Amino acid sequence: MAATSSSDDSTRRILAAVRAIPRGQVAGYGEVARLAGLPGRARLAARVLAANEDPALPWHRVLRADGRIAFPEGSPGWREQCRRLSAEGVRVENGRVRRARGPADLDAAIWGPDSA
DNA sequence: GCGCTGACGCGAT
DNA sequence: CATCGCGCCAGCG
Repeated sequence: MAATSSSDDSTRRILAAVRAIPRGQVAGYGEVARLAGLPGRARLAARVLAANEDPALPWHRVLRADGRIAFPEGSPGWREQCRRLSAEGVRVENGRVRRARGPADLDAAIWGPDSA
């Protein structure tokens, strides 16, 4: 039988987690890794996205924990992601994702503009 | 076999 | 709010 490589399996789960992100919403690399069952593997999630070739994958919904785009500002990827996010209704300012509402939502959901 | 780098995260300053 | 440093894992020279 095919020896299932853990690496491939992890990659698969991470991709699934990214695809699970609803349109108009965003998640962090660590968050995605966590949902994939791989807590602490944020870097792995980033690597998976970097190697990903699926055009249907909403990779642009994945940001850093700070809410900033992971790509260097001005980079093609940075620009693409910024553009896609704004196209989905996500407020992006200066490479920084602007979630709606004030600090009240902070405890309810770190990521989620209107989970209420 | 070893060391560096990287689409990261978080605490501390 | 910005910056620095350390930790973690995986691919590459």
